[in-house]
Amino acid sequence: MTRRPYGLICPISLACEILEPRWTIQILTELWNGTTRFNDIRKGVGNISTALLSRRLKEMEALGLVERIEDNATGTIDYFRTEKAINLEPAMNALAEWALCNIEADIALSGADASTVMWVVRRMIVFAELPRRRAVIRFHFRDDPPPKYPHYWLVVEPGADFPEICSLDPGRDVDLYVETGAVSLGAIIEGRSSIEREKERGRLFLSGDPGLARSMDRWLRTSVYAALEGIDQLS
Amino acid sequence: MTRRPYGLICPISLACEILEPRWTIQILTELWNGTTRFNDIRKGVGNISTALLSRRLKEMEALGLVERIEDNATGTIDYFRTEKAINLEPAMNALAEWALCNIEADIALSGADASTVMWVVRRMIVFAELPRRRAVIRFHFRDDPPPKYPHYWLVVEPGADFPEICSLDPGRDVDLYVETGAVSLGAIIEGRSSIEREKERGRLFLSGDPGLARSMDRWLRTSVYAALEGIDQLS
DNA sequence: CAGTATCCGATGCGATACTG
DNA sequence: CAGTATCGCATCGGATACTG
Repeated sequence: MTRRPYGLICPISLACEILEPRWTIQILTELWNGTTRFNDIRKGVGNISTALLSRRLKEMEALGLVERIEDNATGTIDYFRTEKAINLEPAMNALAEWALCNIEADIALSGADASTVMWVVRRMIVFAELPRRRAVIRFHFRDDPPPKYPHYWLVVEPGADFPEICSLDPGRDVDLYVETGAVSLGAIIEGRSSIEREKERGRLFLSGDPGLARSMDRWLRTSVYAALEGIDQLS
Repeated sequence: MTRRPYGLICPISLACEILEPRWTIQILTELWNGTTRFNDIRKGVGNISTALLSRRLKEMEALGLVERIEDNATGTIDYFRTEKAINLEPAMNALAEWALCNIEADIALSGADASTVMWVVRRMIVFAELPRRRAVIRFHFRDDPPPKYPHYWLVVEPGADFPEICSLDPGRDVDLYVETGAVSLGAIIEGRSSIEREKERGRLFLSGDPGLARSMDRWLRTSVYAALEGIDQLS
């Protein structure tokens, strides 16, 4: 980054200089979520190019935000936030709270599409709340325009320690059908709406296994910010 | 801004999309300081071009961060933060605190030069703590390399309601001589150091009127964050 | 004072291809 | 898996000149 500095005597501007370059905060958020591997970070922040991610990580390492740890035994490389980056949590929480309470839901979620929502859903699954047996949940996004892949299958296998999500029919019997829109599901996860609310408004339909349907609010976590007062609700 | 959106279901990224465009936060800070006029904002954020400031203000107005109020009587135009922008204060405070406590002072102030420091000094003057009579304080910056204008005169006139600052000799008798460096004075204002401390370390010398020298910690305010614990001190 | 209009340059960034 | 290397463009933004 040979970005021109602001050159002000002001701690906020200093923070801006460090945090403003594109993807910096998203990378930190991803590390915060526990991701440590290059390609996982890449997917997590949404298709940043390898070249740019590589550069950013180096820059962030130079700034003391990120630590790169190479495991000589396995040859793998993990990235972690430094103390300095962890200390950003209060600021990032404040930003999240601001966005949730001050930006209207429809604007906030205007960019939501099926695939990105499902990527978030994947992270929000509470595995322990899903049945021990094999179970298949199919999400159907009825958005306009229709997404490239309108269907997603969430497959729980008894042996696995995490459910699979795929956009191509795995050819299994489906236990629970979820019919919704990307914005509605996104709003539920962000805490701007709720499963109940979206069902009432006719934007979420569950059919199939009644147990799975009833426990959806347990096996699908909502954002940690969902409990905030004053979130701008999706009408 | 046709800036490519992040496209993530994440309130932090949403905040980033709104706040990351260059100068956005600096403009908000300036409005926060009470500045309302176009050219004052311009100077306050440090020579942003008129074209860009104009565009940014429009964008921020469209985003609901800024309100533009035209006084039909006088024809003047004032800008104010909206409620939405005021609600950013906790986040901006958190960022300031982070930068002060986690970024080393020498890096934080590496861009400090005499003219920008004096611009901040101007805002930090507590007029009521200066004598009622005419008084002249001369700042001499002994930086390396020497600044374009190494001297600044702060002139208090009995009638005026605010002191003048100029970089050309007004030709008055000087009451107090302040000899220092841009980094030292910047550090004092940011609360990374103190008048006492810089005097002890030989980076600040006061000579002339003993009363003015003694009261410097009253007529020169320090940042509101100066009281924070754990600020990285300028050794 | 409060901007427009224009121009141009740097570079940030994305896309793709390729490597150990 | 974890990157490098290259390319090319869009756009962001700085400088300057000009206007009501």
